[in-house]
Amino acid sequence: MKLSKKTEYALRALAELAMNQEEGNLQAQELARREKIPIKFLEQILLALKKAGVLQSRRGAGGGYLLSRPPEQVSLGEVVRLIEGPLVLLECATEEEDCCTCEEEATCGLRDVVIDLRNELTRLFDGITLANICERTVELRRRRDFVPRYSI
Amino acid sequence: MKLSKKTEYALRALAELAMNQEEGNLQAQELARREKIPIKFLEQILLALKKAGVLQSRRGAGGGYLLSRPPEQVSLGEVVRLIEGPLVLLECATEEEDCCTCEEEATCGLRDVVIDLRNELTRLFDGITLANICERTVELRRRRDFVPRYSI
DNA sequence: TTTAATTCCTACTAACCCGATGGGAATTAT
DNA sequence: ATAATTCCCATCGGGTTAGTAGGAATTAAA
Repeated sequence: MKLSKKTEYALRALAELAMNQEEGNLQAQELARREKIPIKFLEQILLALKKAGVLQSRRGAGGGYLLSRPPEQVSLGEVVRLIEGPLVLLECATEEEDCCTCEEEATCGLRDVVIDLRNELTRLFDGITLANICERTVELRRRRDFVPRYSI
Repeated sequence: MKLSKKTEYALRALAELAMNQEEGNLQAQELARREKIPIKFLEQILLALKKAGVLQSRRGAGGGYLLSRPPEQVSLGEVVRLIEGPLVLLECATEEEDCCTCEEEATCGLRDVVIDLRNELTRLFDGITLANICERTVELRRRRDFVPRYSI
């Protein structure tokens, strides 16, 4: 069930980019430093994200990466599917047709349940965007920085 | 995100046992045959399920396995956690304390979101039981067998 | 126009995990 | 006794993960 390091790094890098959109493009090196990700590994990931249309890049000196869409339009689900593959728990629930190993695939309750779960997972993961993650970060920082008067 | 074969086999075997409680105990061999699971692999799985208290077993000739609880009391979540480990997407969301690699773990929005997701997943997975899977199977079979009059 | 900085691309690799397989020992019914 | 069955442990091939490495292509700046 756990996400791969690759997906985690992708999400961290994207969150960092989303939090710093005003800076324009950020370089792989800078992203790697801030999020403590091995640089060469991160390069591969950013490249994949670019090819998938999530990022834009500028090559050469002073180059870097930036989101190709506003953070509200990049969902957790998109990123996870991109790297981990389809959001499905069992092979037999990928397509709606014969792929079950059970005697009577048409009457497999497990498959039926897992198809429902797939839909729930999709709803959950697609409902969370980079913008949401940023909001959370901002809110957490606000709470940390807030010192109630009476405690001074 | 996909469940391992081990978990899939566990769920299939448990579903089969749940569907056939009246038969008393079922043997590994029979379960393997019905669900097309490699027998020796299944043995390991059944043993793990037994040690976890999900199954009971009888050794020797005429032995076999049976659920140690009614199907309503065995959840998908329990089985998945048992084999796959905790239902968590990122390491940093396992415990509530410092395990994040980000600069300021206390203000990591991603971690915050993933903790919420963990709770949602737990709710989802623990809400589905072997009984539910059986119900689905029964319902699917009923629909298959139902032939409307006017179509004859 | 050279140089430095950066992305892009491909190949490789060590370690780990998954999905088994195999050989018995222990236990139980007949 | 014998046969059937669970229990237990060791092993293993192949695939995946998490990188590492090297350099080509591109761009900005000197």
